[in-house]
Amino acid sequence: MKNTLFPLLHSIPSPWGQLVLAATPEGLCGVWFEGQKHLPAMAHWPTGHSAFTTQAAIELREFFAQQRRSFTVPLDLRAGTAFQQSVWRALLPIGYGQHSSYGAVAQRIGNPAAVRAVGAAVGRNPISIIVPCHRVLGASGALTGYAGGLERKEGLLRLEGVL
Amino acid sequence: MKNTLFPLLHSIPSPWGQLVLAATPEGLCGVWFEGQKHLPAMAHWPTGHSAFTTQAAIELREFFAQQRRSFTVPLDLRAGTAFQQSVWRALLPIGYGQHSSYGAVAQRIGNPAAVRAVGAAVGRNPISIIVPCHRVLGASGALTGYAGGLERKEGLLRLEGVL
DNA sequence: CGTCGCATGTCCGAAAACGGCTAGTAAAAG
DNA sequence: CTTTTACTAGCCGTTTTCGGACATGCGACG
Repeated sequence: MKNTLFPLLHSIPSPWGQLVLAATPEGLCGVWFEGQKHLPAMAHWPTGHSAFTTQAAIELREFFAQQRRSFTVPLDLRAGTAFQQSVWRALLPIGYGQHSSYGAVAQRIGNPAAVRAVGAAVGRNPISIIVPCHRVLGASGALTGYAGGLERKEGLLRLEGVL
Repeated sequence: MKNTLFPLLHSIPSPWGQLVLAATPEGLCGVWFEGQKHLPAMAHWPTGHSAFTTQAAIELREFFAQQRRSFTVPLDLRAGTAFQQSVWRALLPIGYGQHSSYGAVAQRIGNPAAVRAVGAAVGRNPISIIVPCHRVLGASGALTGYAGGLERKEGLLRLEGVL
């Protein structure tokens, strides 16, 4: 445990506005779009670099340049309830250019009735892009929602060639 | 579970049962009696030493041996609301062998009507003994309550020669 | 086809309950 | 008469509780 009780913050550009990266000593714990919904209260969090924010910054830059299709930076998903964590982990296997549905995710976590709860949990995903919540669509294929705004969701899917 | 890292835990003996010490990188953040009220959920907190837990352990040992009357270990009171912090800080000036009342503390923090709220805040003091919440009595001098149990409050006051 | 009802976990706001109190009054001791 | 004790009504921040609202999808109806 280092000099921080709070995660470290670091900001980088993206094709859709600034991204804020956050890391604990365990791994990357946050990637948020500027002004998105459900931002945590980061007012007093320190800013700085760490191996994890640096690695994430590099991988994201490559991703935006279409020179990377998967991420290897270690993640720290300890924030969130057990249910939320199970949902977030269930998103990781959805590969680049693929897409899934809220119902399918609910099935995968063994709680097929909790479709709506899955929607709520996906919406609270703390690690945008790297935990690919943008690859989850409605059962009909509609872009139902995105904490960062539907334009960004559409942009990400277009980048991956889904649309 | 929040986006914060956890304090370090370390346990030491006292004349009234084990004490659990907790420290952040900023300072000592907790001293709790085993089994007292309002214990935080420490289940997943790591155990270990730090400069602050070590210093606190030494100073407390001396205190119990009547060879110390004030503490110098740095404190981290960031837990708690603004109101609670103001109350806890208002307890620090109450010296060894002295005592005060809930009403007096309310006066001192500039909120003379918030007597009962002060009582609640004092009861939530996270740093027993070092933040001397045991030196606060009712206006009539009665030992109104103590999160660690009235026996311990009485013991501490007796140790200091108040009773 | 539209609409409706329902299942599920979490967050958020509002409202109520709960204290580590006190000062004031009223009844009971001495 | 004083001196206790008992009870009451306000006081105020925090905690608890409760009711909706959600990044959905399926089946039952008209």
